Amino acid sequence: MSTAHGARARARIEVTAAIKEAARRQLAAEGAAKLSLRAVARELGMASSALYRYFPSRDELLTALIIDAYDSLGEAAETAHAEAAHTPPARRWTVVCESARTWALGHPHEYALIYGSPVPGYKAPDTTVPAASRLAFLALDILRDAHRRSALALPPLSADLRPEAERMAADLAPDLPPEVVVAMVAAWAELFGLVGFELFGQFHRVVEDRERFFRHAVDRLARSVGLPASS
Amino acid sequence: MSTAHGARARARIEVTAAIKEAARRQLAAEGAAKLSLRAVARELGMASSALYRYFPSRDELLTALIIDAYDSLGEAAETAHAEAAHTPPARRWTVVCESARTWALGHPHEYALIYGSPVPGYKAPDTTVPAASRLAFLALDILRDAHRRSALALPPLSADLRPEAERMAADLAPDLPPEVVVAMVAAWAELFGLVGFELFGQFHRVVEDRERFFRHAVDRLARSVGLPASS
DNA sequence: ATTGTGCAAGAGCGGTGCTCTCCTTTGTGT
DNA sequence: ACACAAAGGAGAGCACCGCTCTTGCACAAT
Repeated sequence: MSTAHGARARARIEVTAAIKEAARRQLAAEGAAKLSLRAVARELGMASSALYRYFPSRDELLTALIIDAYDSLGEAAETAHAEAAHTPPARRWTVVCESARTWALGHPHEYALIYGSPVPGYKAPDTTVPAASRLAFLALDILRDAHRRSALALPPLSADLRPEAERMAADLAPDLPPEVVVAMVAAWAELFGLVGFELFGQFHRVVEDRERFFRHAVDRLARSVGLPASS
Repeated sequence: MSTAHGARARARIEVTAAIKEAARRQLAAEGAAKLSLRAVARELGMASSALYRYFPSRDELLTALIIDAYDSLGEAAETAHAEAAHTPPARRWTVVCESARTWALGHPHEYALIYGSPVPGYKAPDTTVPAASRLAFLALDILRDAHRRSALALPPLSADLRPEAERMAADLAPDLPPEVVVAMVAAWAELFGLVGFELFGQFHRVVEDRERFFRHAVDRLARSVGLPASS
């Protein structure tokens, strides 16, 4: 079907890829707010109106870039994790957190796109959910593994959080105790608080040796999800 | 001298305030990206070019709004803290964290302005630093008080972080042990990770009972800075 | 060979930040 | 009291933006 249409369909795929590529280049250079369809078209030597044959709106193009960014981060983390396979869970936790930070520092605008303030008026479609979840599921995998080896040491949940915690666990990881799932979600958000603060300049004149500070904070985070302190 | 100049100076102050007010209204309604000088001018019934007599650029206007936002958050937190004076530090910690979340939920666009992705090309001037620090210093006050009553229980710092930790302590709170300062800074960033995730939709279909979840996470955070668990 | 369709281009709409020029108002020094 | 300089407002205009609509061309299927 797609191959049957021949050259036409193939050209379409190629142009679509070229647009995304040019857009990603602009994104890295200037940031999402300055991503301009006209500039993309200019770079590709085509009329701005022609882009609308491929992406019905600027927001659709943004969505494509968002999914790519989540996937890029997810892949970086999964690769780092795979390279640390056969190390203890605490070590792998650190590796994954640090790979997230490294990716963010290397792709600041793409990071801002997915974990920064949402573009006003832009509503991320559910298409982005699977890509966005990769990192969280990776973290859950690590905790699952750690839990299999020896139960994670976590304080019991307060009674009023129990229902919500059980709901979350049922959704995300039915095989794990609710307190582990809750701790993981909190740590996940906190991790990106650390990364975001560093990237967005909130540590200006406060934290200088950010690498070491991050390492330390990730260690705290590991303890807060019940993993033993590393190193 | 400013009063000596009389009506002129007073008018300038009033118009400046009116511009900021209109801009803040637009900010709340549409977000920073859609803040338009022309729209502000329209609302005030003046020519867009006239605004440049008061703010040399859109970015300068943004800076003013940023400082206001930091101050608004700082004041909300300080008020909440003052109302909880004479309660134990752990309780006050919770109160301050919750006031930050409440403020953020009530002022989402202003929150995005100060803790979300920075506007590309926009460099926050050092003028914003004092306002931005209010909350951190409030948290330090609480920890200082707790520390005076009985030393906070924190694991020792790893050797390689010591120099940086001591530098941070010397800058921020020379009277507190370095590990307390480091823990506070990390918790500060993590707190806004939690708030940002909730506000920016990252908890969509993950956390439903966000109030209770946040309370729990703040409790974890309190423990991570050496405060006793509350409730 | 003709017909139908996918695609690019151009013009144009209403919007943006910002600048420059012109003109009125206002405050001050003589 | 009056002249003059400074401040502030208005308007036109520049280069840009996202997006739409119409036109014309080149290719594909029949």
